[in-house]
Amino acid sequence: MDEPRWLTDEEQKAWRQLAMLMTLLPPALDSQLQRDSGVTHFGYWVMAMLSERPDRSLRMSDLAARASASPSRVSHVVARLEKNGWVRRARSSCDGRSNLAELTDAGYRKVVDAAPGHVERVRDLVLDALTGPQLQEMGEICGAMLRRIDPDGRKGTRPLTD
Amino acid sequence: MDEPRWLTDEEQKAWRQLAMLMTLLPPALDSQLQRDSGVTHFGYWVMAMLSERPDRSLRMSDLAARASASPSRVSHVVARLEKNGWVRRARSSCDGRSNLAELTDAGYRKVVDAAPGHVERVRDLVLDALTGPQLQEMGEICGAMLRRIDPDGRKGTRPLTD
DNA sequence: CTCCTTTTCTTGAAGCTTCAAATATTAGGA
DNA sequence: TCCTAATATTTGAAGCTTCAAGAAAAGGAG
Repeated sequence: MDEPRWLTDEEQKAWRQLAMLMTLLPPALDSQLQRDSGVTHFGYWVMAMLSERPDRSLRMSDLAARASASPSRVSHVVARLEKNGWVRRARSSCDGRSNLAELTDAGYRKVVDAAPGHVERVRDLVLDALTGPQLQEMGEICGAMLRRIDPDGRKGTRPLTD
Repeated sequence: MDEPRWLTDEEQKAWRQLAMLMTLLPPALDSQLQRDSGVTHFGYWVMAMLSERPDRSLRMSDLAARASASPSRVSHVVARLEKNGWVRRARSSCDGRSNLAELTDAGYRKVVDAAPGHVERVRDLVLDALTGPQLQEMGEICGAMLRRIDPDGRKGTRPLTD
C-alpha cells in the first residue's frame, strides 16, 4: 500500500524524451532499410552479426544472445531470411539440439549492399546529432539501464565448439 | 559512389548500446504492464495522455502527435481500447472529420490502477539506474536525436476547439 | 453551386513479435 | 539401461504495427 514515488518534473521530462525516442527511432531506421533494401532493421542486425564471424555462422542461441532477442523471435526471423535465401540453417554436428545459422553468399552481398545507406542513416539520426562527450555519455547511460534490464549481461556466452 | 564514413570504435560501441536498449527496454516495460494490467505500454501511454486533459479527451490527430505515432496506429489502438470499454469515440461537433477520443470512467480507473506498478518499473529500469546529471544529460541527448528524426517537433499543434 | 483538392480518420491485409506449447536431443541418476 | 530433467529450438495462434488504399467532411476556385 506504500504510496509510489511519483516522478519529479525533471524525471518526467527526461523519461518522456526517452519514451519518444523509443517510439520514433526504430521506425525511422526500419523505413530506410525496408525501402532501400527490403530488410527489417532487426533482420539486418541479425545478418550483420553473422557477417562478422569468420565462418559467417552462429548457433541460434548465441545469435539470440548477441541480438538481445528471444529465441522465438530469432527463429522466426531466420526462417524469413532463409526463405529469401540469405541464411541457411544446419543442425550442429556435435550437439544435435543446436542449429547453426549461416549467412549465404547472397546474404553477405545483401548486408554489404545495405550497409552504406544504413550507416548513413544512423549517422544522420544518431551520431551526428551528438557531440563527442555526449556520445561517450550515451554509451554509459545506456549501459547503466541495460544492466538493470538484463543483470547478467549476455555477451560472449559459450565456447562455440562447432 | 562516395565511400561511406564507417563507424569508429567509439561510435560503434555507443550505437550498439543504444540499439540494444531499443530492443530490450520496450519489451521490459510491456511485459510488466501486460502481466499486471492487461495493457500494452503504448495503450497505457495513450490513456495516460487522455487522463491528463481536463476533459479526458483529445482529437485523434492531436493524440497521435502527442504519442508520436502514426494516425493509423492510434486508430487501431483506440479501437482496441474502445472494445475494452476504456475509451469512447465521438465525432467532433465543429469539424465533422475529426474524432474525439475520450477516456471512460473505467479507462480512468485502469490508468490509475496501473500507474503505480508502471512507475515503479520505470524507476527501477531507467531512473534509478542514472545519477542526477546523467538524467539531465539523457534528456538532452534524446532531444538532440529527436530533432533529427522529427525536425518540426510535434507538440502543442492546434488550438483544440472542441 | 459544382468540382477539385486537402485534411482527418478508418480499414484490411501483410508482416513482425510474443506467448504458450510442442519437439528433439543430451545429460544425469537409480 | 531406463527414466527423468534440462537444454535448444521450433511452431502456431493471437495481437500489434505498418502500409496502401479508401471514405467522409471541409475549403476554395471558378
